[in-house]
Amino acid sequence: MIPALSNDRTTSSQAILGVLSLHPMTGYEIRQQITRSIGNFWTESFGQIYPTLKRLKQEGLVDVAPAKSSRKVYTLTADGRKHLESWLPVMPRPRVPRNEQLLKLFFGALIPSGSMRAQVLETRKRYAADLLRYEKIVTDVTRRAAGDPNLPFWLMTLSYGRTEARAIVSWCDETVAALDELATAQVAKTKRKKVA
Amino acid sequence: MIPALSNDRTTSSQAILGVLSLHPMTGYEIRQQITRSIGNFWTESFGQIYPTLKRLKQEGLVDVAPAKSSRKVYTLTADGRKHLESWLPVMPRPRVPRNEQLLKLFFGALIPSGSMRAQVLETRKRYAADLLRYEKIVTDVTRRAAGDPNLPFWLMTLSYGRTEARAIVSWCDETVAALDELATAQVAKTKRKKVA
DNA sequence: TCTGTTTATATCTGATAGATATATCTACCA
DNA sequence: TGGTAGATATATCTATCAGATATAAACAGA
Repeated sequence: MIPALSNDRTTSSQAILGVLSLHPMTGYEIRQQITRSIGNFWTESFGQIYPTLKRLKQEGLVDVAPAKSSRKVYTLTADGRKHLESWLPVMPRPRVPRNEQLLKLFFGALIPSGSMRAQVLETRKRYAADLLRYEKIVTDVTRRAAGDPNLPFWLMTLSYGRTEARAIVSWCDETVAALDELATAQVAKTKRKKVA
Repeated sequence: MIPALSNDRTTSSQAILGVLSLHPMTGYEIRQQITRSIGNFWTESFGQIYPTLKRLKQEGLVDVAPAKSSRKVYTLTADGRKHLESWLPVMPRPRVPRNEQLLKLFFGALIPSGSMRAQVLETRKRYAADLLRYEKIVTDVTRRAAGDPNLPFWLMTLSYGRTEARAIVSWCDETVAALDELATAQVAKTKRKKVA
């Protein structure tokens, strides 16, 4: 048996080490930080954060310091940083994300085209709003984090969000048009039948 | 307590009912069908399929007929079809998919920019290949499913894949350029320091 | 002092991905 | 005829994960 590269920790633990690389935090703050900074492409729940912190402590990748009342502040250790740095360059294996919208659309012939149309329009609305939100974050973060070596990388992830949102908005427009065309074609067919 | 809309079955079960709407199948064939037809935006493992089929049988949404040897062929019942049709029009709630590539890029300042560059190039390669694959599927399925009322919907999901893949490819190009610029800027800085 | 909100830690359940165990069937070759 | 590799098929196990919930301290305002 060839031993695996021992890079077999959960991605949850890597995300936690990542935000701790910014500065020490409590578990609660880690959750907040993740939601605020990488919440557009990552999520962690308390159900993952607290058990993972316990494990990371055992492995010596983080340190804990009790603070006021029951607060526990977690700090990245040198080992933790080393671990994080060895994980970052590894190409992540591709995963197929589940897209419930597409799943429904795939079976769209089973229901009247109007309700699929409404769904796609709702999706368009959502991504159009995301697009505006991203633009705003770009100006905000560029000002607030000016000079920060992280800034260029944060802007790259924001650019991903904008590019993807723009693409989905244009797909929605195209799809609504296709659904409309389908509906009129069906009406025409019914009419021909009636005439005949 | 307001009773929920009782649309609380797992999305796995909906996906299974969906493929069974095409024609009766065994659990093994359901897996194959899902991989082949909706595998670009959905996955199901045997660990979900077999227990779910058992539950769907209990609920009367599918029927089972023993076939040759140990094969069990599952059929969608009228109730099952009705259930599927009531689920399709419901707008899915948005979920944040985990994107490990972006997670790594977000913390990219911790490592030499070269390894992030390699990763982004690898991603580009993958989506460029996907794009070609989708084009091929479009021509294939248009021929094979000509006249099928499902065809327009299948083409819409394929169009999503193509639009997204094109967007990601162009983001990769932009990001590689940004990483290169960052690298040369850093070299220039180091040189200035040396001179001083 | 009461009351609602925020902060904070922790756990539970059900859903899911991925791996594995087991057996049968089938096509092909020796 | 026998053997075997690969495909077919059912089933289960573990670790992970999302989302909800339990609990309580700190705090701000009425």
